[in-house]
Amino acid sequence: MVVDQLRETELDRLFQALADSTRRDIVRRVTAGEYSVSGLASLYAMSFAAVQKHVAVLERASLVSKKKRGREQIVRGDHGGLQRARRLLDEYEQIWRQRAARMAGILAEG
Amino acid sequence: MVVDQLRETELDRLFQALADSTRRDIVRRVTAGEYSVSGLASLYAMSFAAVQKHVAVLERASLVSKKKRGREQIVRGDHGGLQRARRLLDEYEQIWRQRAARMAGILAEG
DNA sequence: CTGATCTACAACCATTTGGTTGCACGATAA
DNA sequence: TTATCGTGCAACCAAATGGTTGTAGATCAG
Repeated sequence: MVVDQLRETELDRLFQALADSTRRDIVRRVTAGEYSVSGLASLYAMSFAAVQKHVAVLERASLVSKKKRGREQIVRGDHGGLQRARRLLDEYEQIWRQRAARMAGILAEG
Repeated sequence: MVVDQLRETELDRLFQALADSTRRDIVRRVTAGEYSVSGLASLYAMSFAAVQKHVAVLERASLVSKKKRGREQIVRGDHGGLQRARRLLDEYEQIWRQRAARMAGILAEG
């Protein structure tokens, strides 16, 4: 059926990116304020390269964006990815409510 | 720091479960109606065992629950998982708004 | 009872993921 | 200029993921 290939792989990346507690923590932090990549790296018990990879994953998912400042890269939260994720869950919620309404209707008729 | 280990691994499972288009499709379908595992399996170009594994992943994430009916297992949507995922994204949204408000405040002062 | 159907699970395989170390390069500080 | 810092990337490794086939236990139909 190939529903909407682009959107689907985009959602794959989005939820995949959110499926790691270190990455969720990074999202939380850079949404509230600004951090350089090495600033983030200093927060976690893993190598700089590992954190840099996490940031790259978040960037591909549009959950985060980077901006050069001198020799640093400043990481900031990107609202776009979060909104798309929320929109999908809202859609599911909608389907759920429609089902509940349908059930209520059947009960009222019967 | 071990913030909240249980909740974190629970969220790992949740978003991991949503990070696959077949599983998102299953969630959509079983939220709207009822399907047996083999009923679901007939919809996709993969083996029964693969679909059964997908359902198991969704079940571990509390996005879906099963109920025996005769020799079939009926799969239904579980609202709990969806709600937890939405709640986290709402939380991020909240942080985002607080940041926006803080920035506005600074601008007003300055 | 016998055969077909629905489910679950184990074993296996290729690919991806999450981590590591090491190296190269541009920007900064001394 | 030279040394240091921040970053990105490649190569590597162990574990997890997403698929397969095969087997076995329940339940239903004839």
